[in-house]
Amino acid sequence: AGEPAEEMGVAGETVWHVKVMTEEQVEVLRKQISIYGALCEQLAEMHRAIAAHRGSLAGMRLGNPYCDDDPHGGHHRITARHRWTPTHMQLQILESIFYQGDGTPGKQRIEDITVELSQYGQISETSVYNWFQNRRARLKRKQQGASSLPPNNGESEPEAADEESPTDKRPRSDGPPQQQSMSM
Amino acid sequence: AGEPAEEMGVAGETVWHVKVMTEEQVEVLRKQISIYGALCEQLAEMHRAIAAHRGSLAGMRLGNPYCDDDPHGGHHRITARHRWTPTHMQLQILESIFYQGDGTPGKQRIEDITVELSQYGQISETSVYNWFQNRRARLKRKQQGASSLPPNNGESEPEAADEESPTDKRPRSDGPPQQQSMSM
DNA sequence: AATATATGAATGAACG
DNA sequence: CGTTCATTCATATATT
Repeated sequence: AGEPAEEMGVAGETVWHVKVMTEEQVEVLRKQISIYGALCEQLAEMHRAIAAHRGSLAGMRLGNPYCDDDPHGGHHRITARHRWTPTHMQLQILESIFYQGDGTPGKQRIEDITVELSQYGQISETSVYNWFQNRRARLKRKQQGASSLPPNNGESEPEAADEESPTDKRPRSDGPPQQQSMSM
Repeated sequence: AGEPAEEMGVAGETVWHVKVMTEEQVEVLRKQISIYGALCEQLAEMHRAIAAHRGSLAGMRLGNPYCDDDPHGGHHRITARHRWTPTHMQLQILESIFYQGDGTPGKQRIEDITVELSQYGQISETSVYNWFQNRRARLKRKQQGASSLPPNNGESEPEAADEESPTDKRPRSDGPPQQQSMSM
């Protein structure tokens, strides 16, 4: 209840963008994430083996969310529409492969990955292909944007929305500059 | 021991090339962590299952906070992120630009607009890009829906038929979303 | 407060 | 491959 709200320090100039990391730290994090990926994969495999053997158990809970063919893996409701939605596990594996630096996977690699991911939900080679394409494209775009335009977004004017349009198209109450603060 | 101790955390002349993470980068990391959070939850549940099985099985299962309590929102959400809200001035400028017929604002144009809008509040290129994308998409959707679908569409469930589109949406791919040949 | 709507953001899929 | 479209999700705002 008694939260100090925010660091509205001086004149609303909040320094929220100060996560400083060295390149090496970022790299280490990525590597660790990759390692976690492999570990989780192995653990999932182990779990599948165990789950297959525990059929004779008593009133154990059946239908685990990570071993059955739940295509949405607890992500959202049954969005089994037209668009493929990766399972958490599938996403994890894809990210791991992506971060391992193998770059653009060939057709054979795509097939391989598809087979592997099929254990965790419905998936097609096209989806895998699209995923890698999108991933690469968006990463590139992000890096480009970051390099060409540093994140020094116009913060110079803490408040500028003081006008009121006479012919306002859409009533939108313009509140104070709610700054985005991350709590990580 | 033989720790390299490369991080001379003491305040001083730290020589490492300081790299400031952008919001997006932080977000990527947080998403990864979020994914692993979910995986760890699942693994913990697995561990509980196995442990219970080994000890006193049969009905050991109790209110598991990991799998069964949440109907559909079982996804972890660290996304305490706030989203950008355009200022009145920003909105006006955006609408003006949109009405100027520049249907497709190129990447360069996006940067330009971003710089201009930065004078009226915090904004990023991504937000501008998203704004135009959404603007176009929703305008098109409104026009489409209004022309061929009168508002007597009293359908409580916005999803009942798997048809593509009554009108001409776009010659999208047909058939099941599986087994589709790709070209690479 | 609960629900409805508006809309920023994310992303799978398609186009050129 | 880079860009764009279409759909969905999450959240801010409005309404009751």
